[in-house]
Amino acid sequence: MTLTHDPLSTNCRAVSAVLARVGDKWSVLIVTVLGPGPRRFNELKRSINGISQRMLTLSLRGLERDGLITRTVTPSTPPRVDYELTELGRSLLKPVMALTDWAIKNQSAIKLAQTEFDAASQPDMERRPLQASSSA
Amino acid sequence: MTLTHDPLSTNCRAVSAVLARVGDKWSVLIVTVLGPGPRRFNELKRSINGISQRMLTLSLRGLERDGLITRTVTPSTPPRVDYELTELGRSLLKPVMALTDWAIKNQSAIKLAQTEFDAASQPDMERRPLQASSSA
DNA sequence: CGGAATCCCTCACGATACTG
DNA sequence: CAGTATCGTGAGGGATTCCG
Repeated sequence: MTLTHDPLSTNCRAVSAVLARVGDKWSVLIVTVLGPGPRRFNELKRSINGISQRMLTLSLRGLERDGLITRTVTPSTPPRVDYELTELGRSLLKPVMALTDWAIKNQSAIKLAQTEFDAASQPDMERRPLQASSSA
Repeated sequence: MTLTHDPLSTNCRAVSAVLARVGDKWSVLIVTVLGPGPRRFNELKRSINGISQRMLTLSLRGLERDGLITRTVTPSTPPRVDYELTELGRSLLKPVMALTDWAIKNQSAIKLAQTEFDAASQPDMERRPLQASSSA
């Protein structure tokens, strides 16, 4: 194992690549949507609020390239393209869910920490208008 | 639970924020380095090959803001600043390790899928110089 | 329907220099 | 030692248009 913390290390680069994909804004969302079963392009687009056509295409390509999903074309009119998780993709779902569970469980603690941090960083907010202003 | 796949949903935004932090190039690396115990600023900088001073500072600030690490200043000369995982930070380590384990286990499968995908995308590479060239 | 191609903008990040 | 400040680059990503 021996994570070397050296980004140039082979293991570390592989891990970083996976973490980058997980941290990608849309990929995990797509994978979770595909969890229950295959979906068509526009089904995905409608399911995921706010994604652009471009980013959906690019994200799907990346996931396909990594072997996490398959792309099946049915040459009908209109054409039909289905995306589906591979076994590898489904296996990724488990550790990802562990992480999302952690996120949901601890989101309030994080929010609180952020609020406290921001309050401490902005002591100006604490600046009460003290008596000087209305001295007249 | 009910992940809505709607980025505007409260749960989904919290999850995305955590995934973004995990997917961040340096944060997870920093957290794993801090796993065994507290470290000073330049210890971290030397431990993590390739990180710039700026990014280390920014990443540490972000982690501190999220309540994942603490920053302790010892006002000596020269000044000394120690960073240490909080309980929350340590608890994050477990699901993250699950993900990194998955990454290490499946890195070869991913590499293979990528190679095949790239080969299929570039049929030009298969272009053998066929007999025409050396017809003479 | 399911893309590919183009334009354009922002902002994340690295490099460098300065400070307490 | 442990930062902050400033600048310059370029990759990420949205909007739009065209195609089979």
